[in-house]
Amino acid sequence: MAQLSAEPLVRKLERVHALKPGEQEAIEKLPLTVKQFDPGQDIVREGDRPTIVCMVVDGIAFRYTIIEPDKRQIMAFYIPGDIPDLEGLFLDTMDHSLSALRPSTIAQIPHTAMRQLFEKHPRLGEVFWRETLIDSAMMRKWLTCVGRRSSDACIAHMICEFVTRMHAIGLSDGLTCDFPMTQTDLGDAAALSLVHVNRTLRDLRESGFLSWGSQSVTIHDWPGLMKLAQFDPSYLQLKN
Amino acid sequence: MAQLSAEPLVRKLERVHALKPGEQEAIEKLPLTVKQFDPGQDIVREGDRPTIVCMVVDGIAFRYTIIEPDKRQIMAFYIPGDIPDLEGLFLDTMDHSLSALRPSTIAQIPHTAMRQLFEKHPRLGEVFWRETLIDSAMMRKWLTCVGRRSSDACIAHMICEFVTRMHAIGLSDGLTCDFPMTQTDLGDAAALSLVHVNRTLRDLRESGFLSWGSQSVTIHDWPGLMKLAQFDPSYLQLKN
DNA sequence: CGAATACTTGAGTGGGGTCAACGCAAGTGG
DNA sequence: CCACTTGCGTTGACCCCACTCAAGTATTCG
Repeated sequence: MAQLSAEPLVRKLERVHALKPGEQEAIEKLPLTVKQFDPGQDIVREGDRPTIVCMVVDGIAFRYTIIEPDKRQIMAFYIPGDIPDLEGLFLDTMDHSLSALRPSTIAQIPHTAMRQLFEKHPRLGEVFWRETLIDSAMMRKWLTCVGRRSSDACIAHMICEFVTRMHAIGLSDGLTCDFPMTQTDLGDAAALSLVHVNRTLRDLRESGFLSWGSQSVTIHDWPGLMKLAQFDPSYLQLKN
Repeated sequence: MAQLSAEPLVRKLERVHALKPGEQEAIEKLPLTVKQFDPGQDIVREGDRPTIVCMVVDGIAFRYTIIEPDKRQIMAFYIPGDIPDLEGLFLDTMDHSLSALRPSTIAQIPHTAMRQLFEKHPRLGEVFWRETLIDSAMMRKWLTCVGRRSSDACIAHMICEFVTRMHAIGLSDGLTCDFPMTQTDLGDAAALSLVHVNRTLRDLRESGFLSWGSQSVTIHDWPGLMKLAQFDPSYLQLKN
C-alpha cells in the first residue's frame, strides 16, 4: 500500500504548507519500496552513491560518522515523515552514514521519481528544499550545543528537541515520549562519554526535570528543562 | 557595476555546473545593492526577518550565535561568491547572526528577484539548492571536528578547509592564504578557549605543519596536515 | 538460565579552561 | 614626537569538568 506508506510524509508536509490537491496526489503516487531495518543496521553508508532517497515510515534513523574505532559522531535523529538523505539527489557521494536506531520501516524512492515530481510541481521542489533547510537549522543548534553548552544543557536540548518533534507528528502527547536511544547513542550525539551521559541523566532526574524509563522519557518540568537547555522551538518551523 | 559584483558568484557556480548562456545572463542581471561592512559589524541579526539575501563579493563573513556573554559559537566562514543566508528565502526568521570578519563588500539581492530567477530557470533553483546542501556538508564536518576530534585536529581541519576553498576560487595559491581570523575567532569556531587555540597553533607551528603570519597562514606540510586533520576535500564538491 | 546488552557507580587522571601577566604593534591625540 | 590606549598574541600556574578504567547491577532474550 504505497498510499499508506507515504502518509507520514504527507502529514508532515501538510502541517506547514497546505498542499494543493494535485500535489498531495503526486506525492502519494511516488513509487515506494518499503524495507525493514534492524537496530544498528546501516541504511546508507559513507562512500555510497545512492540512486534512491529514504523516507522514515516507522522507527528512528540517525546520521553518523566514525572517525576512528570507538569515536562516533551522531549528527541527527530522524523520525517518521523525515527524508534524511534528500541531499543525495544533488551530492553524488555520501560523506556520512545513515543507520536505524530501532527496528524501522524505510520507504525508498528513486531519485528519478523525485526529479520528475519537482519538474511537474516546481512548488514541491521548494517545499522539499525548505525541509533540507530546516534540517540545517537543527544541525546548527546541535553544533552550538555540542560546542559551547554544558553537558546538562546539551543533553536537555536534545531531549527537548526530540520530544517536540515527536509531539508535532502525533507520536507523543508532549510529556511522555518514546526514547529508544541508548546512553551510548546519546553520548555520541552530544560528544560525551557514556559514563558522563549517565551521570548527567541522573542529575536531570534528581533535579525533577524528567524521568527515564525503559525506552521512554517523561518530562515533569517543561519550563525548567527549556530554560536549562535554552530551548526555543521556533527553529523547527512548526508554526501550529 | 552590477556585472562586476555578480562575477564571484558566477565564477563559483561555473566551477561546478557549466551554466547555460541564458542562465549566466540571468544571474548577472540580478539587481544588486552593494554595501560595505566593517570587521565585527553584523550583516544580519538573529531574529531578523530578511527580505534580501547577501552575497559575499569581497572579504569574509561568518555565521554565529551568542549563547551568553562571552560564549559564542561560530558555525561557518564565508568567502567571495558564497551566499550565506540563502536559507532566508524559505525560513522567515533568522535563528543566528551573520557578521563581517574583516572589511567586506556584500551584495544584497531581494528575495523576490531570487524567486523570479528560479521560476524562469528551474535548473538554477536546483543549482542553488545544491549550494545549500554543500553548506550543510561543511557543517557536518565542522560538527564532527568540534565534537569528536582533538584540538589540533579540529584547528588543522578548519585551516585545511579554508585554504582549500580559497584556493578553489583563486584567492590562494594553495600554500599561502589570507587568514584574518583572530585566535578568539578560531576559538569560538572550534569551541576552544583563546589560550588553548594559541597553544595548539604553537604546536602546529613547531611541528612544521604551517606558519602563522600577520593575517595569513602558510602550509609547509600539506600531507602531514591533512593526515592530522583527516581532511578529505571531497565533501566540498569541488570536482576539478 | 547463560549470554549479551545496557545501565550504574567509584576512583584516578588529563585535556582543556580560567586567571593573570606581559609583549608587541598600530592607532590616536596632545 | 612621544605618551596613552587598545587589540591581539604569548606564556605560566592552577584547577575542574569530563574521560578512562574498572567493577558491579539490572534487563532482555535465545
